Amino acid sequence: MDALCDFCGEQRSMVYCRSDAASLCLSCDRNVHSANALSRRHTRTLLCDRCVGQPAAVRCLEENTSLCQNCDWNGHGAASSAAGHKRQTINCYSGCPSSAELSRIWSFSMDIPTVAAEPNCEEGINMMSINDNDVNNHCGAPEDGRLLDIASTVLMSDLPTGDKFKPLIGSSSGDGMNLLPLNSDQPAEPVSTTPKAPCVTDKDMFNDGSVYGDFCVDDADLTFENYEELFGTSHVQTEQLFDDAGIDSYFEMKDVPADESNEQPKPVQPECSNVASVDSGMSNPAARADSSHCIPGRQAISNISLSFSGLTGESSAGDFQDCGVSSMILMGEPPWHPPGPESSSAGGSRDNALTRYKEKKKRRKFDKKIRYASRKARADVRKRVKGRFVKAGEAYDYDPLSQTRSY
DNA sequence: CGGTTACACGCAACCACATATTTGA
DNA sequence: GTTCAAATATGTGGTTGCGTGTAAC
Repeated sequence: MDALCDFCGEQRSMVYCRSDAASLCLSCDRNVHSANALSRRHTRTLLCDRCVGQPAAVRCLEENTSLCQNCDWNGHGAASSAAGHKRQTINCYSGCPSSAELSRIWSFSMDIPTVAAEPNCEEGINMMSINDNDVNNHCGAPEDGRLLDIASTVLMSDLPTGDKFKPLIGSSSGDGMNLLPLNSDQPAEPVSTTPKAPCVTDKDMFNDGSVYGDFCVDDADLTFENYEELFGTSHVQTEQLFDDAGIDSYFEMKDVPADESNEQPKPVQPECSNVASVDSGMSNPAARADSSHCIPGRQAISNISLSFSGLTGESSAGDFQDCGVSSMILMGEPPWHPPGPESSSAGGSRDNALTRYKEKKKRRKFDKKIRYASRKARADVRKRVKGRFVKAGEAYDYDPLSQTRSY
């Protein structure tokens, strides 16, 4: 039951583009979405193997099929014998990844044909970002998703019975997640808002010592409107934890009370300090297993979460590239990182910390939060003269597109 | 050692206009 | 209290020019 590509009508369609509402083969996907910066932001995902008409949301590891939510619910409902199947969520991608990159993203998919790289799409996977806060989409992700988020997958199985939404909501209720209201006097325990926090709903996963037991929240629920709903406070507070604390907050880490330091993760190993590696490691089971050593439960995720303090719920694909999340997440070693061996070396430590502080402050300042993606899109294409917008019908003496980049 | 110059860098201002928000009927 | 239209405010990005800091002389 293969559907043909909506564009060329010849090749078997493999991916679904929500923005275009089209099923495309990889070749056409690449061609179409390398046309310009806007189309490059379209988020795509695998096509449902069952209905071949909807974007796949999960990959059933048992059946080796990609399924949209409807087919997933129908096929893995409580009444179904397949209810216990383990599935991975399938995330979206944007940009123009090569076939090799796609293979890496969808390591489970064996039939990714080779697609010639487009010369005008050199961003490739680096350009890729996760988008779409749509509840029905499993693509919610921290801004500047990049490869780490695209590749991240989450195991889930043994879905709760009855309520269709539970599979998506995850175990946000019950023992899966402990949501604590953010108290202003609890600066040391920032509330995690990690949109892509691993979500484990399987008891077996807990029994296996899964690292995510303490934390489970569905990405789709973590728009920042929900943040405030959930936590009863503005994320601004979280921002202020750092902005107001100033540089001193970076230097007084060693004064952590003993009991608190017990909860701190041990000096984070290199691969763990970089959240990107942790998350990207989720793309394969082995790495996922390894990651259990890296994320000591909620604590590590808290480290991640703080990076999202500057996000808005309305952020979209393009925004991900601009926001500060990436820099902090991908750079690893957050400011609250417990002092490691290198930071304890007296002389350079303060200088290093000062340098890091300045860099982070600079990043915070310049990392712009895009509140309205539509306005951004419009500004991107609006004609300018010397950087200034000009009236739509107004004549101007040179074409900004030919002299400066317009986006 | 203080003054001058050159350079690099950060940052605010500017523009048009679609859209969000507020206000008044 | 609700609805709707009008008025007002907001946000978006590239370029420019000014202010500031630093190094060289």
